[in-house]
Amino acid sequence: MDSRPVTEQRRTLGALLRLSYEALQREVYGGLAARGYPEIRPAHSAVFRHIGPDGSRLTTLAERAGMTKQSMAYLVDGLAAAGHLTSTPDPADGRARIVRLTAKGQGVLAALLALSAEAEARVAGRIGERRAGKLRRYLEQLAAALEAERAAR
Amino acid sequence: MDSRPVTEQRRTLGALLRLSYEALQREVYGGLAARGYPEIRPAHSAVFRHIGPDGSRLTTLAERAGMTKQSMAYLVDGLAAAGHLTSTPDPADGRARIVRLTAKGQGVLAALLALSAEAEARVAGRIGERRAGKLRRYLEQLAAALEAERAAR
DNA sequence: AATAAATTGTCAGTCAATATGACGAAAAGG
DNA sequence: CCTTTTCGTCATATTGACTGACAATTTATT
Repeated sequence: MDSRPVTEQRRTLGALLRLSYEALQREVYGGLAARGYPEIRPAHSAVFRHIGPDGSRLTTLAERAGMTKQSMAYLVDGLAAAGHLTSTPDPADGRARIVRLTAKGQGVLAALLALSAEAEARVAGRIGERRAGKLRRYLEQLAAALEAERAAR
Repeated sequence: MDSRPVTEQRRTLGALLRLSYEALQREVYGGLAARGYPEIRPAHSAVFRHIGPDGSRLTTLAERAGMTKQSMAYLVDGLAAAGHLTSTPDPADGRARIVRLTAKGQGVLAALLALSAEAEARVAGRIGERRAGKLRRYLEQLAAALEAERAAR
């Protein structure tokens, strides 16, 4: 009935990146749910990716994640309520609090890294070890170039 | 002060895909704004990517985009209000309406495709023509494998 | 030391982009 | 005809982001 869309022939690079990204994401967060962490959502990775081993300030987390402190506070609140983080006053600065992973939170971080590695291995299974390795390398180079551009500005 | 995050050493493939995707997205939608379409947001691409040359039904669009018809209606309403789409009753089906691109909307679609091509060319400029070509090819193969898996299920 | 400026986190409110559930109107299948 | 399905809409909720304003506190400047 409905004619096919005009954009059928050749997908944009952006569309391909999005497709792959979303597939990996589904695998990782599905796996996390299967391992007993159904409450962890993709947005939470902004916290896990940026928190330091001895804890970090909210402001630091927000800066690293490239978002406002209010948005980061929203994510931290959720994770703290679920027992993945604690937020304690900084003894050296009366304004600040230090956000730390609990043992549970460290479990999530470990699972997150393991599942990401598994997902990457499945990519290798799909297109071949060699190509998957190159895919990663090219993306790393692209990321480095993008970061260099940003730094130069 | 704040120690570096644990995840510094090696980025996950997902993180690399996200980084690249978001960079391309910024380029494309920034370019769209610069060309006089600041109201077009990334979510709208779900409409432009899936609409047929002779128009499509809301339900068809939602199906193709993999979202609910309510969500698609939200996007279509916004684009229609901005003059990029029209929604006319289907003469052959009293329940349905047919969503069509206006001339303005076709301009957006053309700009979207052109800007995506430009963004891909800039990727080639960053990591080299040859690598960019391979990057695309591997992503296409990955996408094909993912779609085959989905179809097999 | 006193004051001015900057930083930290929170409160309040908004918006974008998804989702569910319920439903009337219309079409399709018997 | 009647029943079932499909199409789009209404109402409502959730998630994840944003801006602006602010009190408490620390840091910098006179």
